[in-house]
Amino acid sequence: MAAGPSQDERPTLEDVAAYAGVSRSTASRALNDDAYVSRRAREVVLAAAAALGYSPNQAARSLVTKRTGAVGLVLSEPESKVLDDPYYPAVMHGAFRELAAVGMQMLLMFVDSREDVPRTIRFLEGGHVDGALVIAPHKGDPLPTALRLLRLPVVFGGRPGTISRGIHTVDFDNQGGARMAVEHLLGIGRRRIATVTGPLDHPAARDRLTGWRDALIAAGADPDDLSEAADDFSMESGERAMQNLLDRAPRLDAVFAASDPLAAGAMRALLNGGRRVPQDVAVVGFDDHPALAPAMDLTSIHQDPREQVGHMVRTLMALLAGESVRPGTRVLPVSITHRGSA
Amino acid sequence: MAAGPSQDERPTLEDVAAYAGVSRSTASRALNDDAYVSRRAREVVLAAAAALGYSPNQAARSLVTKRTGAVGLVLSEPESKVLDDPYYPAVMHGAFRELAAVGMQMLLMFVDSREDVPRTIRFLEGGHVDGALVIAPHKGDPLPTALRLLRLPVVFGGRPGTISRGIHTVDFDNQGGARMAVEHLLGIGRRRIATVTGPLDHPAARDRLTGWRDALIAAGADPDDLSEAADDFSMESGERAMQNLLDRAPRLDAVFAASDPLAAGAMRALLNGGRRVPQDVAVVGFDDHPALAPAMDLTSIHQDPREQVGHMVRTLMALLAGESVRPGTRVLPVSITHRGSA
DNA sequence: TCATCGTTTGAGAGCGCTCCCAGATCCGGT
DNA sequence: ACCGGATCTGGGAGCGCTCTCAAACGATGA
Repeated sequence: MAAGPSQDERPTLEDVAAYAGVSRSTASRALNDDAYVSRRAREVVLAAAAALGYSPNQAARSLVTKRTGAVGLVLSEPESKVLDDPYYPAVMHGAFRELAAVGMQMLLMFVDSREDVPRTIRFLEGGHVDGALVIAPHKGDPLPTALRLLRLPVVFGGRPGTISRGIHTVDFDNQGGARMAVEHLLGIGRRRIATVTGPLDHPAARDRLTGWRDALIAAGADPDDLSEAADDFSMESGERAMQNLLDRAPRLDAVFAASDPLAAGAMRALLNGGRRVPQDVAVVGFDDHPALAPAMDLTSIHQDPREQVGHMVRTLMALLAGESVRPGTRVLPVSITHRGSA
Repeated sequence: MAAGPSQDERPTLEDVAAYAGVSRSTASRALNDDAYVSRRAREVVLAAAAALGYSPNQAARSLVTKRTGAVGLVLSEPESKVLDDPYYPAVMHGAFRELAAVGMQMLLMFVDSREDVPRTIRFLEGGHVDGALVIAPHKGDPLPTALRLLRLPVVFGGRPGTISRGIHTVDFDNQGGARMAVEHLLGIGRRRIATVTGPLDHPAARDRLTGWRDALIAAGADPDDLSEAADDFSMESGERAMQNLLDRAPRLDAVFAASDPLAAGAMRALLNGGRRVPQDVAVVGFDDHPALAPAMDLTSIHQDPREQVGHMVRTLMALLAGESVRPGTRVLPVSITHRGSA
């Protein structure tokens, strides 16, 4: 048989070099556009690569560069949340686009429960990825702590529930968003503004609660007895919480809910309790759920996951490039989207 | 310096072998539990690996086995659809779990527009993945055709818009679901049953339309003038389409919408047109959107993306194992979830 | 006791690539 | 005409692993 790649096998760098009439070294340099390659050599190699339909073997390259060209996106939330909350697809899509723009691939990993943690850690330390983007907002989550020991570049999206010092974080201004909601409700003349918070093992839920309270106190109002924590961010929990709130404070005239499904649940409870929205009780949600908020005509606090993930990727790339980035939390602004509910 | 790995470097198979006092070959065999390794050797190697915290270098392994241990999940839809439709997170999550169960990683790729196709193809043929799971439901999508030429094992989720012969597909019974919806509406006494279809370059939308028409004809009803195609699956399009329908056929008493956001839009148009749901007009949606359907109290056709993706992964694994699987479409059953709207 | 066969082991090649090094070539300055 | 430095090129080692091959090692049957 003649030399050269058989029709079934992919051409190697060696084949390209032979076709171009240069050495493997020169071919490699031309393809990776290193310095010190003559114009002519570069052209002939590129032409050869195109003619042969060459694409480099990533495994061989990784083996010597000790870089995989891939980043892990780790989502540590129970399945139900990941499936229901449109924040996650937005993050996945945004991360993919940002990573693709810098030529990196995205390995997606879900951590649904504590049982998944060891496997995830083992995988992450197995050298399959160069770094990781992590969303792990629950207080008890062992993942962030385990990650610290890994000397793998990691950037968190949203404050992790567990640790907070010495890590890189990109978060939204949850407190500011809650304040914004309350101030809007005050602005339309509401005075007895209740809140349905998310589960308080969730830093974001805590922050939203704090923002609500601060804004009320700043306005000289009394937050006592006007807050109720839901078990999770779901509609059912929102309905239950709102019912409790109505029992306790039947004269409330506005509700700030820490998520849009919670707001939807609250609206249902209000309707069942004979209140009209927004005439009797105004409602503001959080997250501006792209399907739910318009459908329910819900005023909601808007945040842009795309922007968050952009910062996360840039920070991670800086880390990978060996730049010394000072750890800390970057806080992103949020806005309010006005609709009919408030 | 002494021999052995420095504290900063990851131990190699060589290190494990030395620690265990066997050859690299034996260590490899023990770790991959090949045949012909003595009990003793296996134990001592495993202990050494544990002691050293060894994890194999995937790049080196790939280089020789010519397997990456990764599968690509390719989602070819415009960004807005991917972000809004909870089908996608369900697919991603399900695919991840199924793949993790067989020890494979998942590389996620979004194809938002035709411009992304060449890059995606180049990546897929670059040997980064062993196979691909592809969702590409649009008629004009060049991706499925390009994929054919790639001699890469591929399984489609939902009939691709472009090609259909000689490929592996796992689809839902869209026709059956539509029939189910219509039969339910007939069962509760409705006679003038309209439909808001999705964009008709979408095989699923066509199938749902066909199912609706067949069921009406089977019941002796006349589908003429009672169908209106929306531009996409969004709420706004649903509202517009419903308005047109109301203008044309003001006496309709039920609507089958090809998606839940379409149904939500239709409900809004109905309310604006002075119709009560379900008293005057009953509404059935499709997909059983986990946030939207309960919030809108919408009866909807339920499908289980998890089941679909399970079949897709199993088919792909069979392909990778070299089993000769006969190409064709596997059709999965759907069900109806009853709520207040019908 | 010796040939025989199945089991177990280590040596060594080689996957496709990058990168270090040394040699070749070309340029301007003296 | 000659030298020093920049520019360019090829040879070759080696990344960490798997897999083939042949040798070594029992145990077994004649």
